[in-house]
Amino acid sequence: MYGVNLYVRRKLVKVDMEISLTYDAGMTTTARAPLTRSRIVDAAVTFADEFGVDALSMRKLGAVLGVEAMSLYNHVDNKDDIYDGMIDYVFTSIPLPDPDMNWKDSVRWIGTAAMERFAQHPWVVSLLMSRGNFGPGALAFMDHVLAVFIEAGFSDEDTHHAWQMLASHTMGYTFQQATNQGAVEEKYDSLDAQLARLGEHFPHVARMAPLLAQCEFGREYVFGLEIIIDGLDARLG
Amino acid sequence: MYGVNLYVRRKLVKVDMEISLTYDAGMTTTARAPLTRSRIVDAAVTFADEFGVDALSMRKLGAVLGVEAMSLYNHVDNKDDIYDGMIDYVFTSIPLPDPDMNWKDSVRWIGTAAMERFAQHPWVVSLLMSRGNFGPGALAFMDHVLAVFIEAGFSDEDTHHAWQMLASHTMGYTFQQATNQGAVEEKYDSLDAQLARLGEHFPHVARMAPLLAQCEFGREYVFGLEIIIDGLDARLG
DNA sequence: CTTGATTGATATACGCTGTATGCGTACAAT
DNA sequence: ATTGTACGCATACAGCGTATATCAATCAAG
Repeated sequence: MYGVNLYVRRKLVKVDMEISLTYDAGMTTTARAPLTRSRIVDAAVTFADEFGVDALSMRKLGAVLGVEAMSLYNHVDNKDDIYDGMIDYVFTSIPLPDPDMNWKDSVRWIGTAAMERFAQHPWVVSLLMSRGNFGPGALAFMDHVLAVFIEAGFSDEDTHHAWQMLASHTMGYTFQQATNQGAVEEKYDSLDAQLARLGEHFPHVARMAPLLAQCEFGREYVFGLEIIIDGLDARLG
Repeated sequence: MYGVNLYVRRKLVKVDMEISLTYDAGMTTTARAPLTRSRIVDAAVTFADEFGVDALSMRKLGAVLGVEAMSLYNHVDNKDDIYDGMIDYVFTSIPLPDPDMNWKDSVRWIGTAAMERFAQHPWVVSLLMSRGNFGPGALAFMDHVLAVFIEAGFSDEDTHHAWQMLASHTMGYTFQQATNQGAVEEKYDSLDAQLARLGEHFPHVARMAPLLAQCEFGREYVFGLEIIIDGLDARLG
């Protein structure tokens, strides 16, 4: 048993984990699985899912893998490299639509699938924001999306427009979803009191707050997606 | 003269600054301007504009203000509080349209004005992403935008949709603008070589890359904005 | 089978971070 | 004149990313 203290958002979370470092008496080989970049990235993803990406550190990640922090550097350039791997991990996990699907359905599929994955790993968006890096997984995803528009007959310029709109819409909604979760979770106790105080200075916000708090982001996302699809369709005809 | 070593993105930047701490011989009072939360936030904003938000630390910020790091805590809860202040600073600086303006022009105004401010302080979006906090400045901005839609005759639900779309679109484009700047700046030397290698695996990306690199984000943003406005207008009629 | 090279885990250390704590001084109120 | 409060400062601590050096295990070549 190996204890690690994780300070997560000012709350101490004690994590005890079993280390698989079992020196079978007399044996000279260690029984633990070999360290690889992919294993490191996987561990980082599940760690970030559980404790948030801010709580991720090389030492904690090493502890999770039953290894010292510096051992990670034999398989990974640095922490940013791990971040890049995490981003790529998520992009690679987005299921892509059947190539025969018409472009509108393809866009619907891709958008909602990406939204789902991003929602599952809320840290991707903020990671993307601060890193601004496109690894092979993200590039493959982007390539597929661009292909959909190009093969639908869009001009290069309009394909570009379409990509940017789709990307903005998807990332923006993912962000709002993440934000909203946090806001509701954090202030749920005194919500009524806060609403009252809010209404004094920001009446329109207060009026919208209940709608915002209970909104179903999947539906919201699709609403905007349809407007975008319609707008793009008008460019085709 | 007071020397501070700032490690900014692994490059040592030496900052020499005049400290106004002048003990006039015999006098007991210090001559420097009093520290306030607003002065701290202002300094943080200009620092982040120059060196990036990641390079911001309490000690450096103190040095800029001619003060020790811990002195800041007399006026600010913690570093997150400073971040919140920075976000609010930007939102407060967005110029709002004339209340008599029709809703479409108001949206155009607000959108482009916000885009401009965000582009001026590229760190806001990533800060918003990781903090997900709405301070008074952001709330006032939001209130004004919601008022535009409500007074234009949108239902509460559609107002909500409109806000979410506008916010997503704006933040998404700001992000892409920031990302693109970084990407171009970083890899400019070997761009052709990279493009060739790119084309092998990601033909569509390679085809779009020049368009993406030279794109004018202001125009791009407005293109999408018009689609959104049209889509929302259809809900009104 | 021995030897030399290579691989990868570890230990230590450095400079940096946010911030808790305690101290001292300056000014306002009594 | 005294006391309370505000605020700048110095010190200290735990944690961070990671450079460097060391050491054990694996494997190729003789």
